[in-house]
Amino acid sequence: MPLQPVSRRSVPDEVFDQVLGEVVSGALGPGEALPSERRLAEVLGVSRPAVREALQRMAQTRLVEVRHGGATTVRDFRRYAGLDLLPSLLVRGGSIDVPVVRSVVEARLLIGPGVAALAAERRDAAHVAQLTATVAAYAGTDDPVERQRHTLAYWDLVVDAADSITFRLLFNSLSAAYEPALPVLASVIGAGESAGAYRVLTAALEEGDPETARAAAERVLRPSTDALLTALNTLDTSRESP
Amino acid sequence: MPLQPVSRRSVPDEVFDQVLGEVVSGALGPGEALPSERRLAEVLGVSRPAVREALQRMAQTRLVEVRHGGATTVRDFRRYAGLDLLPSLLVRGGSIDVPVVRSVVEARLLIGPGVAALAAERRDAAHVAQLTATVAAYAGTDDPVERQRHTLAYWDLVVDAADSITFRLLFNSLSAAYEPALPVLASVIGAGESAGAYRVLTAALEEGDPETARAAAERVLRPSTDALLTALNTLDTSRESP
DNA sequence: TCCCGGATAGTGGTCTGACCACTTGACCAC
DNA sequence: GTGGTCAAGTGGTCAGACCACTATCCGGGA
Repeated sequence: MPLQPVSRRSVPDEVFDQVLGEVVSGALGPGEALPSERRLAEVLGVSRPAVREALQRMAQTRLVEVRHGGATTVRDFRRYAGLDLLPSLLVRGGSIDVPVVRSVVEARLLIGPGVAALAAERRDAAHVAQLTATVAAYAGTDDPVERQRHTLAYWDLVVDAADSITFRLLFNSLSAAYEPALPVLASVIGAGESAGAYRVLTAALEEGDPETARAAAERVLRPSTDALLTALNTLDTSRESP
Repeated sequence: MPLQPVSRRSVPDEVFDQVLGEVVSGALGPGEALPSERRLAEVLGVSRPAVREALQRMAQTRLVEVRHGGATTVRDFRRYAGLDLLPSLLVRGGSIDVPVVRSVVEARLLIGPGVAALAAERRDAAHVAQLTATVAAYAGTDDPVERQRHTLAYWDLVVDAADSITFRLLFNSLSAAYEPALPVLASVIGAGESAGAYRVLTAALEEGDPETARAAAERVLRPSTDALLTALNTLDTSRESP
């Protein structure tokens, strides 16, 4: 059995997660006022600084608005929250949220080719070498989870080659959401992917033509996207009609 | 003169911004250890809870790693930070960072058409009506800043129509970065845009064909993107050779 | 009757000082 | 070397106090 680092959740972390849960679940709707810091501290049995830390982090995520002298109110996270909220929405309460995963998978398909096109314009020899090595590593294993880790590494390199800080941060945010769900998704994607498509994409990137790379990236992403979406659909309907 | 709300920066906000500046400017490189909380509190002349709040927010942004009992160390923000960091990178120290803006503008051009395609599949009559109204408002004003605000509102509606939580949060993050720079960018974009292109896009969305919408979105975004990129290039070179 | 003004209670903002829990590194015994 | 012990320094948490600000209510003046 693989040993894992013991998780030690701090008090403010715990408070943060609880309040965040109330907000994203809709138990506390936009405009509603939270209990006062003192009251929250009392109810949760923790000190006020602990509550403060949690609420300030909530404010930074634009989930609540705190006003000096006034009450702290809930904001509409769909309208104001940033992409960093995605992981919290994805795995709410232990299980994954199907519509959220669907949108992430769609976004991957829509954004990936664009990044590949940028990368084709700006890659250098070192990038190509690393990409080639990663494809080889991908082709060299049969473990689905391991293969998915290599695809993540591959796209990480593509983003590097694209040399865009915006896409880099975007990729980081999506990865942070993707990573925890990776074991679950790996089995679904399964045979949907092939090393061949990645080799074609790598060749296109080496070639340096943006449109070729864009098309190749689409051919890489399409099969696993379709596999995931159909799997999500059956998941959805099976839950709706038990 | 237009009155503005007085800005009341809290102590933890100030600390956060200072430490963040040190990190994103590279003054504190990845792996380096921050001074201890007590030391920071002493140096900055504030209390430890204030420092703590700031550092916890830094940790949430994945800019630093705090370890109980050990030192707090700087992480590589390019590798780990999420898209919510973008505004901080964009306007570092009062002036805007040209390469960062460039990447945002590129991303806009690469992502926009994809969102439009999604929106074409999922829009309903209410969306189309609102889009039409927004185009009319856009065409009805000559003030560049006002026009850009309508543009933002238009894309906000497109994202709504696309019905994707991922793109919604992504749009929120990009907007948060875009908004402060809007007055500056508005003058550059200037005549690059036309209500006509937006009308075509709206018609394509109403029609419901993804590929038509994608192409129309590209035609909407291309001119202003080109205008911005060339403006950024001259800005760049003029700064390099004074 | 209406409206304005100040009292007041309750909120978030900040500080102090203390103690606990953990990591690190040095030192020591085996 | 290996493992155990200990001290110093770090972050984690708490309690209580006071300040700054807002919302609300209520009484007096128009």
